[in-house]
Amino acid sequence: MAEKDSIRDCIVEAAKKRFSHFGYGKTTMAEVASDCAMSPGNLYRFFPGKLDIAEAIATEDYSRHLEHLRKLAVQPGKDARERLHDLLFEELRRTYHKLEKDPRAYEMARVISQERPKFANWMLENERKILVELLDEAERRGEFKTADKEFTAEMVQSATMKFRYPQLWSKLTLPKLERELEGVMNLLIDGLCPHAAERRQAIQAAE
Amino acid sequence: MAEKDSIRDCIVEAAKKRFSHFGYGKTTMAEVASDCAMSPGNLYRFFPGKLDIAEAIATEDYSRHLEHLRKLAVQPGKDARERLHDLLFEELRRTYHKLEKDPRAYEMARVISQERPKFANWMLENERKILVELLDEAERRGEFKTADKEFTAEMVQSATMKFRYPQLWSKLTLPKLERELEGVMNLLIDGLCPHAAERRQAIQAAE
DNA sequence: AGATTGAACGATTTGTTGATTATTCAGAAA
DNA sequence: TTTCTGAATAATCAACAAATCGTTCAATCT
Repeated sequence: MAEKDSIRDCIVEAAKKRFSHFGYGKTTMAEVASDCAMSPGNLYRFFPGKLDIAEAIATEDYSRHLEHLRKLAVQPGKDARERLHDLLFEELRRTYHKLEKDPRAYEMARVISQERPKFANWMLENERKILVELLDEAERRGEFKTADKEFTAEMVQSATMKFRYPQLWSKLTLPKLERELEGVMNLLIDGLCPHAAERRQAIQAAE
Repeated sequence: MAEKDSIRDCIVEAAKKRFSHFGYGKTTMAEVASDCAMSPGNLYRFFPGKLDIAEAIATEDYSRHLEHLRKLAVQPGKDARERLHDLLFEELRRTYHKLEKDPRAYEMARVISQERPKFANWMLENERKILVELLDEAERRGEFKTADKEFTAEMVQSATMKFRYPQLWSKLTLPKLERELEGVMNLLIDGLCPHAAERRQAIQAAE
């Protein structure tokens, strides 16, 4: 079985190289197979299809990212607002960076979420769990107060949806997107209610 | 000049019928021209191109919608929360309805915002103006309090972006979308801050 | 003159063909 | 038996041709 795993790894590694070099579309199964010194047909004993290889790669990469997010969500020295800020900004920056600097990775992400909506959904769920952790901790410290944290996390994701879909960015620069995310976040935290605004002003005056 | 206008109207009417019957793509300029008993070439004395006819139709229709929205935004008997609710829900329902019941109109809207980003932008601006009116009136009554209303309106639009793009709905039903919009709206109004939540509870207890 | 036409032009779309490629599976190799 | 191969298959893609359609404009009409 260890043998099987190492062959699997070989396939993933070869595909990773090819995908990031030539792109998902321009990589053929025959090429990946020959990189691992096997026939194309044999690949299918290890993966159901080409897309599943891409998914394995994406999952691995995304898991690392998720760990990073989790750390941001529970930073000890920062208050809930700052932690939420770090979390949301990190996601925006990652997406923007992939789009700008790594078109191959972006192509892969696009194909996967197109063909496998379940995968995109799984990512959202994972991030929602982290948001719930953040909200839990924030309530414990008396910073935020929400009735249903699972639902609230869903609403935060809904309200920041725009920052996850480059198609909606219409050539906005990263600084502009960041300013906008900052604004939405402040609205989500403080709301439109007067006392929140007063509190915000009091804090700013104190600084 | 009155003559010119009536010819223009004839073109718009003919195109409106054809577009809503067969769709924008399946309607030819020659057909519209023959409906108005003129040659295709003559159309171009009244409109720069096919897309401009569609834009004229969309503008007319959208202006009516905008008037409706404006009324909702300033309803005398309702508080700011209710008026914002009515405004956002009306837009969601209109979009959903177009998508479900009127694929021709949806096709037209899609083509226009694709080919004429300026037009989509103009619509957003108009709705933003209405939002600003709403925020102004709300501040006057001491309901909401925001520093920069233009910016706040932009942020409200940003946070409710998801409900404007059916591509992001992934087969969600209207009731589910409405529940989600309701949640986002509550978050925007009350925020995550504790006093807002307390106030909400106090109000609910009083009812 | 100004208004209108409709043939001509070029861009876009549609349809078709051939090649490429993902996937399968009967059989060979281990 | 289990593991693997590679030719066969079917789906997808690319390239090209044909047709369609938006748009223009020289010629015609009023």
